[in-house]
Amino acid sequence: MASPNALTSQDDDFPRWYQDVVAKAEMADNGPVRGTMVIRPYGYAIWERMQNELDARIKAAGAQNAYFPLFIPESYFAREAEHVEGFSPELAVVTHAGGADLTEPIVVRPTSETVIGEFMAKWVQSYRDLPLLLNQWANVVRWELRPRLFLRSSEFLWQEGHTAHASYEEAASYARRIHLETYLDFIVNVMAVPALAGIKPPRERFAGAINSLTCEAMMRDGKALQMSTSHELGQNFARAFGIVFQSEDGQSEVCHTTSWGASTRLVGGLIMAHGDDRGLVVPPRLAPVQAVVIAVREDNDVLDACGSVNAALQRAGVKSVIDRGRGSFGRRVTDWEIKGVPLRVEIGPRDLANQVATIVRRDDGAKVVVGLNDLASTALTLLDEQQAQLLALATTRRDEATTDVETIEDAIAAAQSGFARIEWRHLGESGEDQLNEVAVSVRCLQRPDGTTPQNPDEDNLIAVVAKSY
RNA sequence: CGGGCUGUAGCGCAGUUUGGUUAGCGCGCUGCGUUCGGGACGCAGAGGUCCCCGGUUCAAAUCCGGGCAGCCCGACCA
Repeated sequence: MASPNALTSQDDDFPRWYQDVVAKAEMADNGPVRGTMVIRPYGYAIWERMQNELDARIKAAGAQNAYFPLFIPESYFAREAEHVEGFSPELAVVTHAGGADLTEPIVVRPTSETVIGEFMAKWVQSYRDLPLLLNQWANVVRWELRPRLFLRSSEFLWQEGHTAHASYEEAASYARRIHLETYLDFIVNVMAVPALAGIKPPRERFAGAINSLTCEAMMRDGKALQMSTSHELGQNFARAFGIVFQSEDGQSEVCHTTSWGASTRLVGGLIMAHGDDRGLVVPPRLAPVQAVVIAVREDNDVLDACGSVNAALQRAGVKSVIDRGRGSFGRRVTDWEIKGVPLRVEIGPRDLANQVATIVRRDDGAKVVVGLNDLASTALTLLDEQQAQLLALATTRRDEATTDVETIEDAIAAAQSGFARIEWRHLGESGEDQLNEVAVSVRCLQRPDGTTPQNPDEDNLIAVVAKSY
């Protein structure tokens, strides 16, 4: 196969490669205000697929969608000490509106714990109102000095779930349920990314949380990316906002709340987890376009065959499109490859003469010649195989770039090109300081069997250590 | 906040040192034709507030003064 040089190669310059993919796959542009992002139709189609999959899982977990305002009174943030301290550097604040200075500044939401807390307090009266399970799809603003499209932008899109429960145990188990059944399931089984599920060490927790659960994925350059977070907020916000309920025996009790989110950063994770030197690679179950049908030569006969092949694929449930009338064959091939579409169906005069078509897989470039009658069923099989193959390959890459170590020095060395696993009790505050000094951090704590601990004080926990985005 | 750099077509840039006719190149874009099994080619076109304001001059993208915007590094923050 000829090697295209449409993109900078990953080995030459990984950040440049990332920018090239975002631009050439037509996913996003920089907005006019530094740090803002214009999400283009193809990038947004991928985000919509993520939304659909996540929304279905969120609803299956019993949460309902609602919407809370973009503008939040500044005084709300002051009510929870750690929260305000954690967020104040990145807040955008409106001080002037309607032609006049405002008496109280208004914060553009960086997250909605505070407003939602205020209304939960209003809505929750009795134990019969619990659990209260809410979610919203929204944009948030966190002012960023070093923006990167999808990974870190001053405005981004996400969902944020907020729940209130009667007991610590209920809240903790709901946060864990979202962590595993919504996020980890989506990331592994749809995105085909073998993320590690664990909890954050205390210093990496969300501002105001008592425990933060995280899914951490390895990118192809060996760095970690946090794909989702789920927080146990304890009674911190419930106390600050007066979320109290009357229990069955008539006592007044303070709720236990959770919050959890996943953002357009997932799109960045998708790019860096699977992408190769030919561009993006989108797993079939996530792909907004699963197959593209291309006429090698745009004769009427060939175009007719493309039309019926496309129709057959769609009837079989494959998200298929035809690309025609748009430049040379080679150009179209390259363009769809950069976009990461899982299957490319090529039909030319030679194929047509034999009543066959050529199917090319995006992941390994393998070509299969299939009879036109069998094409749809073969395509379905190839999509399934590719989904499994992507997860298997990413898992192998992750494991090969993960090293068990016993000293901090070895951890730092291993973190230059991947993940290091070290016993949590070997680190401590000073160990984390040493890591942080060289831009390495504890990404998550796991049990030895890879499951998610209840808290950082469990015995025998493993710290996964890496550089991160 | 400190230091450095940049602003010229949609994008990337040259031209500015040494002022001079119609501001140029690559990619992209439009039309026509030939092509088409891994980023095609030819011909013909469209597209400009040379960041802004002022000054010097017969003449300013180019020189002078002021302003604005952006980028990089550092600091700050996490």
